[in-house]
Amino acid sequence: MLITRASEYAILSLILLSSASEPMDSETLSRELSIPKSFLAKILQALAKSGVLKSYKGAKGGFALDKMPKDISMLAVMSCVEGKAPAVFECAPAEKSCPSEQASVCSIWPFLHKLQGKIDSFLEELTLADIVEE
Amino acid sequence: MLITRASEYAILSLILLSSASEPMDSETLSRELSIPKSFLAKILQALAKSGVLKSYKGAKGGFALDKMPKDISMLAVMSCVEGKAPAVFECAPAEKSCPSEQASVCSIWPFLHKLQGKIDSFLEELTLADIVEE
DNA sequence: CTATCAGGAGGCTATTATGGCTTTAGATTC
DNA sequence: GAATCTAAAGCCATAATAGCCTCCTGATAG
Repeated sequence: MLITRASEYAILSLILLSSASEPMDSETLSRELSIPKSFLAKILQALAKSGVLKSYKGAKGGFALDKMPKDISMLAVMSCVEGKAPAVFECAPAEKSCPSEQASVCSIWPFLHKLQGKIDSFLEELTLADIVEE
Repeated sequence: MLITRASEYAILSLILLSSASEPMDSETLSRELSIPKSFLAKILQALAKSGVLKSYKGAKGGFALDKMPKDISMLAVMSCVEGKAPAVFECAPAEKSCPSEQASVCSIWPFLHKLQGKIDSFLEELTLADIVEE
């Protein structure tokens, strides 16, 4: 799994941004959410890089959603903020990535992969719209 | 959220233990799963304390499931291993626990709580049986 | 009873996550 | 163009996690 505070902060920001009509700067976001600004800035940058947010420099700049809430899945948010998709275990997503040569690890791989699939579809289907819309 | 390696290791161990007919010692488990033994021991101890596993000391001792796989939810596993239930944000589970006095944080609390509920039910319904049984 | 096996508990170190700070670059306003 | 605003990007410090090692305690086998 390996889900950290970065994902928490990302979700909080997205909820707040989804109801904003114009870009919010990181200063405002960090104050409103009581989140450390310098850390939040990096998270917002990651979200912008992956296309979830759009960033605007200069006066009246800030961050705004660049997709519809229904097109922003929790899986995508976590993937870009954490740097990789949340994995139950490193070898769970793809058989080839299993780093172990031990037979017993590979014997449980099908179960891990099954679990990973269930979590992935849940996080994929869970979008920002499910949270902020009625 | 804040899910760490401890949960990963717990799940791996439970999958392996669910197909074992007798207790497995932490030495064996760590070798089979390529997981550091000393860290794994603490995780297994936590699972034993919460009643998911039962521990047996002495020769032929080790750890074994103390519940049916269908009665072991991922939420319970994570809760006991992480020390607390996985929370989207500290104030998400209960309104009273919201540490902030800022109005805007409380304005998004309903959304956080909604998200938390969706995640909780998913993890509650997802049991070891869903992973290891057909 | 004794030797051995395995869990329980604690301290210590390395790695990673978190957060702070400064500089640079791009955009806006006047 | 100058001043100002804000994101982008880097480096550094601290805090939390992951992992290692040792000793202690309880249980079993002989």
